[in-house]
Amino acid sequence: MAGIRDVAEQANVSIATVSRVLSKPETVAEETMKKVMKVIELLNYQPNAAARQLRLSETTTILVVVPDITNTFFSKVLRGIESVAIENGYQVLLGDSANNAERGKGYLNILRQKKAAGMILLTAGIEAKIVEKIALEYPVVLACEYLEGVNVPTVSIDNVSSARKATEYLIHLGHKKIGLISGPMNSVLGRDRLKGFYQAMAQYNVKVEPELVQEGDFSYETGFNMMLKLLAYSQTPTAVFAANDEMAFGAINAAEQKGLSVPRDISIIGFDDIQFSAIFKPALTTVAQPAFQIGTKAMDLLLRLMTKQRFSKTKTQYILENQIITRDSCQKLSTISKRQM
Amino acid sequence: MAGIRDVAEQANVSIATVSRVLSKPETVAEETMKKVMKVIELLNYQPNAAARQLRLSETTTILVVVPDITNTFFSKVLRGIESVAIENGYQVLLGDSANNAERGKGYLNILRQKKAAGMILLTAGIEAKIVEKIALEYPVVLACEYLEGVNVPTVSIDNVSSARKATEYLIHLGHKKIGLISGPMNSVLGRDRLKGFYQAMAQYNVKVEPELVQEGDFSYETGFNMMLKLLAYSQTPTAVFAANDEMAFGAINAAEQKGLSVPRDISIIGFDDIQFSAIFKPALTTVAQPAFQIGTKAMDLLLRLMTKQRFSKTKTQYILENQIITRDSCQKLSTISKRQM
DNA sequence: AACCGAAATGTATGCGATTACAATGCCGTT
DNA sequence: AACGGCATTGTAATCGCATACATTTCGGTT
Repeated sequence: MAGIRDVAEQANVSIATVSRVLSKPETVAEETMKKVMKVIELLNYQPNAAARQLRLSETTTILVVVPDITNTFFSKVLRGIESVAIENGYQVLLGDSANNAERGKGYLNILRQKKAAGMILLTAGIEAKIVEKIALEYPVVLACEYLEGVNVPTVSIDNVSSARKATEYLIHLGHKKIGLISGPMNSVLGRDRLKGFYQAMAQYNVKVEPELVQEGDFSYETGFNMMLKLLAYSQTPTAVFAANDEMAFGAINAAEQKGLSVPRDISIIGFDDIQFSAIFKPALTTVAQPAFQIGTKAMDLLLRLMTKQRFSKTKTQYILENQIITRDSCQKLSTISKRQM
Repeated sequence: MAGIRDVAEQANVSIATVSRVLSKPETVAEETMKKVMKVIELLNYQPNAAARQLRLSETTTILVVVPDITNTFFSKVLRGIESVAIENGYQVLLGDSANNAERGKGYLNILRQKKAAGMILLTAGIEAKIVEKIALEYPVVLACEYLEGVNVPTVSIDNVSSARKATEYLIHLGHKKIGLISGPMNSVLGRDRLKGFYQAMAQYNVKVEPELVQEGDFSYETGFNMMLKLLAYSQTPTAVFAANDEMAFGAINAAEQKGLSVPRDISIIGFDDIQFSAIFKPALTTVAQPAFQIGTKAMDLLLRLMTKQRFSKTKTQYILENQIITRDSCQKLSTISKRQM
């Protein structure tokens, strides 16, 4: 309620002095300083953000667009983002695109309205072209999803090589009949992990059975259903790579419902290492994404971008390392299972 | 980049007319309207939020302070909030207090700076007195946690009666040796659920063994450890009420590690019904909180508050209904177990 | 004593929008 | 032809703050 004018009056100085006390303390006399500070505290004065922003044409808010805040992977990234944002005096405006592209686009106006100084996209629901255009005008960084051919600063893991690693792991365990429950093909994430799967299979000369590759949408339900599908084929797999953990849970529960034991009868590996993966039984072997670090790194990048005048000129791609977390859902191909081949 | 002035020039009208096209279309001639609209689209013009806010002294941003965005319960509430916020043209500024009271207080300045028009608190990390004071000046609603004696609009479930229901459920199944893994005693949530537990036990004349009541902190780890503690006593419980689902998972895993089978040897009931409760094995019997609705209701309340001039004058408490979701982690006290008594 | 320069403070402008009020133009009516 | 009134548009003030520039003050130098 109290404005700078009130403070000025009560302290018997001009508003300029009050302003200086807050932003350039070294230019005001010590005595005046004290006097003004006292009044500021007394009135609980906080400079009006809108006025300040209008005058300086800069805001300390950034926008983060998330596909699904309910997913712990994203919320961890978000936490990473927020943690360095706060440290640097920024607030984060949340945009849950709810996997809805239209709604995602709407958030772009936030930038145009100057309600946010920059944006971090955790979603790829927005078309590459649009993102690229926006990135020319405003500081934008992509996290989690790498958009091919888009010249926008990105921090992510290498989904292709990670998926390759996961598949290799299964191959090294002796599996030959390996199934894949992929992510949706309209997402880069889904396609990249598929690609990695094929690469590994090709590299080790393991034949890919087309029926053993099923497309899911990253949800528990599709994991469950696709696993049922896989098990319906005559040549059932001895191992399955699920493109994220939630689908892996679905797959495991489906297998057990069909009377199979994981990992004795069938090995299953996931992707993400969400919080629940260690709690689940069997504890899920999975590829761990460094979610929190993705967040902090992304925010670091954005901060750097925001202090420059030209954005996305420098091609910056940060690829974070990830690793396989070995737990209980995979094991060497047993002789018994081998018989089934 | 483009301002109202640019639009005005290109369209050959005054800035007042441009402004009117956007806010009072009925007062401008149809022809002018079209002309201006064309330029607006051409330039991709969006009114500067700061300028608008300064002039009108109203913003379409609200602040939500969450104790832990990583917890799916809170993120669901948040989603509920965001969903009705967006519908009404509001954006949500996220504050993750990370269970840190100091950081929580910092968010109050956001209100003073007029960066947000109102606030929803999902956390109770801030002292009741401070909350009450803030609520006098700004629209504030409390969600999830009911602060006793605080005259601030609140939407929540009745934690006491819900905990009573959960305990009753165990009693009706024939259990007599019932353990409790409570939430932290410095939170209302924790205390209320404890209270409900005692009420039910008293009502049915079941004796509460003091060693069978252990305090956790809502984390998986404490659930696990406290369960180990419970099982270390000579009189082990045949049923345990864990004050939230994560602790219930810990409790189940601890019990199984000790060679017990859930629910055959011991029944366990949780609280919250988070996403994984249905996926976990055994599927968790739990008290479901209508998280999404808590969010939508809270935002509804806040919207109403924001359009009024006096806040928290009317004592509004919304208590949402919750219900026990019966799944596989509880069963009737078997004769075998009874022998142990 | 006169003057200079540095330090401290004040005055006044503008950021980009909204809107009260003024001005303009056009119409029909007398 | 003059005028009143309505519809439309323009002019200018304003929101709260930051800051360039002007002004004042004061100590030191000659």
